[in-house]
Amino acid sequence: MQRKSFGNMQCPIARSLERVGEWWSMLILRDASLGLTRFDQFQESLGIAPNILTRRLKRLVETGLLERRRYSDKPPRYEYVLTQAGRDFRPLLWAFIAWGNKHFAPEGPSVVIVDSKTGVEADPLLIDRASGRPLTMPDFRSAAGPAANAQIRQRYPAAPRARHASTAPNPPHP
Amino acid sequence: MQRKSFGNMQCPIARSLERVGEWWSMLILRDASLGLTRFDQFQESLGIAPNILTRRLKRLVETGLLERRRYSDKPPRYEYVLTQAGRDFRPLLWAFIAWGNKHFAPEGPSVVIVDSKTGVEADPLLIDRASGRPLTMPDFRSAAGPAANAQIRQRYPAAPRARHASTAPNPPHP
DNA sequence: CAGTATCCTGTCCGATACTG
DNA sequence: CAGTATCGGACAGGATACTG
Repeated sequence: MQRKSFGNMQCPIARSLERVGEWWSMLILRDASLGLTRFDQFQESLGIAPNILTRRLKRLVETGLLERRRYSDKPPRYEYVLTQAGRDFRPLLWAFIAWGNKHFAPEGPSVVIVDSKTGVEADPLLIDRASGRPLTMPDFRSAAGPAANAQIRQRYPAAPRARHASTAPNPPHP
Repeated sequence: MQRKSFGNMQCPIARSLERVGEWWSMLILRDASLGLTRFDQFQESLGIAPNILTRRLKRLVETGLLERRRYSDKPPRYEYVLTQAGRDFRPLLWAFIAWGNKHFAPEGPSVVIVDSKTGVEADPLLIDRASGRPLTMPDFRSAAGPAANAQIRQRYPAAPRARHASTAPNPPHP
């Protein structure tokens, strides 16, 4: 479905899928997050055909998730490193791990997130940074944002007028 | 790539992709999270061809993310509602929204997560439930879990022996 | 080592027509 | 309303051979 704009391309989920929607893309990002940078490293880790790997890497570079960097001159050699956007994708990978472990790993988890120092297993949870509350329904919901077009607005009810929460720093006194 | 086991299918990310890897699947889950349940609702919201919608719904039911439920008898009618696994996918959708907003919405967010009561915009953040610390590198990392096979173990360094953290409740006294 | 070039298969998807 | 049936196009992905 890649090219032909997908449903409503203003949807941030659809836009994200535009970048990482192909099967291998997320697995390449996973490996890049593990520190792999070179063509043959990806190829061996993934067991992917070289032409396909070329295509996926090219796309990930185009969409700004990887950067192609020359690391040798004598024979020109390139490596692929995560951009900021690519690094920011890691929490999503971890959320996938948590979700997969919870529902599709009857034999127990084969990959876990751990504290680097203590080795204690972490339990990923999505919260609101400001209030620290877990992002669960019905406490939170999605809503049309400021840049929403008509189609989005129809799908998502608008956010209620934001009375700023008690956490708001220094509300201007009227 | 759907059927032919993808790379290493013990990887929880690959397993997750097995369920929601097709383009429409996540968008269907998005709509289901917004409360849509019926065939024509999905069709209108997504602008998807009916035969494709049939395929995706069938798959999502097979993989346990949606449940097909009869809601009328006289003409037999079915609706599609999220299972627990499907509901648990919502945080991932929200993480996608946050990621997409941050990197691919130069004109500002068209969809946001808000506090249902106050309308205050939330800022999704993945943390460790027990310690409350943000799941970021290098504080945390992924590691091979107890059920890991050789291939996984090779990709992910094993977790260090877990000296149980200070948060551990009532360590058994030796 | 880091790809490119070809050829091929599968299937995702769109469009359209039809049905109980 | 909730799909099924059929056709065709695009491309992802696999396999393999080849190159600087």
